[in-house]
Amino acid sequence: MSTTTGRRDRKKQQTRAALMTAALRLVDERGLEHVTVEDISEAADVSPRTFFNYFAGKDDALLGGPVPDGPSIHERLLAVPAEVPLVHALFEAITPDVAGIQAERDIWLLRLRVIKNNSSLLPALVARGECSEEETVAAVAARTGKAADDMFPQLVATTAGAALRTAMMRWATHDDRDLLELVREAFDILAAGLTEPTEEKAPR
Amino acid sequence: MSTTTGRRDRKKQQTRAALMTAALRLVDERGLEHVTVEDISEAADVSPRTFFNYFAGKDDALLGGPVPDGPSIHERLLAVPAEVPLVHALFEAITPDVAGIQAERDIWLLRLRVIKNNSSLLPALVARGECSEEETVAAVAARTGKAADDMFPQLVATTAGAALRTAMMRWATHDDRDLLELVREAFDILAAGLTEPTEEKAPR
DNA sequence: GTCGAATATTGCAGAGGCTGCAAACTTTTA
DNA sequence: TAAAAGTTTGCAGCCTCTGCAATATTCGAC
Repeated sequence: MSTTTGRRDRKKQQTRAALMTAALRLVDERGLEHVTVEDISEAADVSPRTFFNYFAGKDDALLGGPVPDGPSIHERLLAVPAEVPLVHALFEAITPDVAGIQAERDIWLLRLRVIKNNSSLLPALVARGECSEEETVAAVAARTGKAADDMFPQLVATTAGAALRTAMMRWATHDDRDLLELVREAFDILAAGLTEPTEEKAPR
Repeated sequence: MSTTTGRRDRKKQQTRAALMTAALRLVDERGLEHVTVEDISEAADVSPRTFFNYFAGKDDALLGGPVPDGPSIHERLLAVPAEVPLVHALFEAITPDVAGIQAERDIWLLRLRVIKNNSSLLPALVARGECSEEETVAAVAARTGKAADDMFPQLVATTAGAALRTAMMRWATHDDRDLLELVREAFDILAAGLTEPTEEKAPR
């Protein structure tokens, strides 16, 4: 249908989604500590053992497992013209990820609420971002001509991740502004050296 | 001796330290997966059950448990004159923490190496910083007159945490420059809007 | 359709993490 | 020195997670 998928793969995706949403729903209702893997797998109508064929653990299921793929951050960042300032380029490079989140708006709002209410999950969210982060380090290093073990690329990558995460949490807790706008604002603040956003109505 | 401590408390501190160093040493040697709580408690000569009287788990023991206290970030940040730019003020405010790390240089180098080699621990390090982070949010909000649920204080706090962590990791992996210098450089980069540190030989 | 081949699901056993409880022990204090 | 306060320990028990082998399902080629 959508891509080259046999019935088999479709069922797998279905099971994966069932487990993930069941996990989110149950944890949202009862809290992380009061939901067992058995509860989740029962709700998804598979055996507990099968749960672990899909996810490494509760955390993993709540985060949705491996990041959906596509062109890597690396490629995307290097695709932005070299004249564009670094922070701006980074913003452009993560725009597709933001779009991906917006495309699954409801799940992400739920997921972020769950994370917010079960703070032991926040590290998990960080960990998820981290896989991209290492890549970002390399990309920034390549773009700026710095060594990969220089502190600069490291700092840029972790900071960008922090900004994205902050915008996401703010988005989820208020849900009054567009996520992309929030991310843009966060990156603008970064570019301004962490000064307060005064009159930001500059022409875009 | 040092402060108001009876023999009892001294013994507790001793046991805690023994567990922590045993955990670090064993995990450094064998890797996180190949060290059990039983191994650690045996090395520290206490029962496994006692281990859990001190630490919530292996991660916790490796990180050293609760952060050593003192004047909170909040107080320290507000103690910096209001004229000082925010990022600079933040740097000043965390200086004592950096000093605390340098005072336990060997343990921290070992700890950070362990974290680096067992990446599932990095989230734990983030979590550790997070307890201070919420406080930092409030302090930044107070200092800038922003609401506490504004994105700006959030972003500043998480970014500062990211910068500190990045400097620490860089320090641990190379150990060729003073930690405080690295932290200063990181904050300078933040203040410069994530631009490359060119001629940084400005008068200090 | 039918028969393997590939793949998914499941149960089971077992190691390990972690908690509550109560007994035993040690230090402190009166 | 006896009671109070605090610490250590063992034990039972639940939960997480993994490896393995048996079972069931789906796919592809006849």
